[in-house]
Amino acid sequence: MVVLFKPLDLPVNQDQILQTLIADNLVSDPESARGRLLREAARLFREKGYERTTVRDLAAAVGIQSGSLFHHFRTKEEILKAVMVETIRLNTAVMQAAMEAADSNRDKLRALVSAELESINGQTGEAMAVLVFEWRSLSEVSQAEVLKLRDIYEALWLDVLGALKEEGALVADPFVVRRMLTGALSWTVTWYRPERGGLTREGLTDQVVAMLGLSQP
Amino acid sequence: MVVLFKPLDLPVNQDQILQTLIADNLVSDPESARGRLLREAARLFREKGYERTTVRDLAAAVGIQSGSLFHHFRTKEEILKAVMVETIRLNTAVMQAAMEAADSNRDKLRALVSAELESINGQTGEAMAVLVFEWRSLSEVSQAEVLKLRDIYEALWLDVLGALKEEGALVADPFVVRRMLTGALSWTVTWYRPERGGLTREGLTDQVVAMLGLSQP
DNA sequence: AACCATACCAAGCAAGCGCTTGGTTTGTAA
DNA sequence: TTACAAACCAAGCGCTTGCTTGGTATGGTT
Repeated sequence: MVVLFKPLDLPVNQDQILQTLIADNLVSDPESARGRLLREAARLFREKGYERTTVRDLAAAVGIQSGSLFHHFRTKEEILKAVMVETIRLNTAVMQAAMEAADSNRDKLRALVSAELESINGQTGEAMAVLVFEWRSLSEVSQAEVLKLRDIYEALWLDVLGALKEEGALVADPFVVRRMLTGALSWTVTWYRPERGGLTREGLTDQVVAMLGLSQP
Repeated sequence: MVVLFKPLDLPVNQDQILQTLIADNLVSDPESARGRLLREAARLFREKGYERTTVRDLAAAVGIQSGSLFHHFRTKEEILKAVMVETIRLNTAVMQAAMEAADSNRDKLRALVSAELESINGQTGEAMAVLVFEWRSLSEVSQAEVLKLRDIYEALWLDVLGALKEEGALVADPFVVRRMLTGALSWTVTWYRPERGGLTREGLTDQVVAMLGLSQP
């Protein structure tokens, strides 16, 4: 496979993780018909919103007829759900790897912040935005399913924050901190433009971690 | 007018501000037909999203026929825009008053955080959520109009944060901090439930301000 | 050569949508 | 009482939507 973009400065090989997940059938190959559709769907859902994106829009984006979509997915909602599920799977795996590469809890937190910023502003950014802003477009049943996957993801954060609290490095409540961070980091998608120069992702990570005011061990 | 809810522990009389704005025709009287519709619209838009809320839903919520809506508003989008515009106007006025009541820049920041938490989680909470999550449902023209109003609101924040930076109390960049706060505070709408006990709004405000790590003057 | 699953097209249906229309009720003021 | 505007109803138009249907290429397997 050809690497189409610059390698990240994360301590993990994102592409290798992706290949593993593809092999396990947990996410679609971006080069397959299904994968291409999901990428275009994420782009359109982010750009116009789920409801304003028609199945005709989706079909046109990958160059087929609207009816042909339903050969790959049974409903339009299933497409939205697939975008969300595969994104969570990929990002959970990346986060897990990033954390395992870190030694101290401090470094683990830094790795989580950095990885989440990359999730939100990098390749999977469009899908992450969909995850935040199109949540209510899922049926309640689908919401519950996706929520289960998110819980695994959230547990990673709470483990590290909880450990930092026990160490005495963190004063505030881990749950509150995680929720504040969720909001603050998600929101970067609306304003943070690293490619325009200025703040790098590492710089932004520094500011975020500094903002938490971890006291010295 | 009857006060339907407990007075707030804000250093300003929110109801008095509301009356002034109604008199100036800047926001609708909540007891008028228009005002009631806007409140129900905010509720429904928040609950189901703008696109999934039909004009028939809106009409039913106030007990009229769908066609009769268009006696009050020319389009469905105009309803969404009105919800947003009136909410910004009210909250800008409340914030301005809260700030004027504070002396130091520290206190002003605290007042802003507290007031924004109240905006998001109090009476105007549903409308504030609409402002965040239904942004893209506005036409580009309307977006630009609403953005102008938001700029006034944002200037309040940046003034205070900029002053704190000059004082040396704030280390991070005011723009970055404001954006982080926007995300973190907005996100509270998805999880913060003060009525269930636990964290009070004052307590949450403390945690937020503490999180910024303002150094002593 | 025969078969068959996969991937697609062309056409269109039923339902729901925002909004319009023509007419009726209601409140207010001369 | 008359006059008139604001508020509303009943009906439905025209369009778009998600999705279905019946049929057709394509490529691999036997």
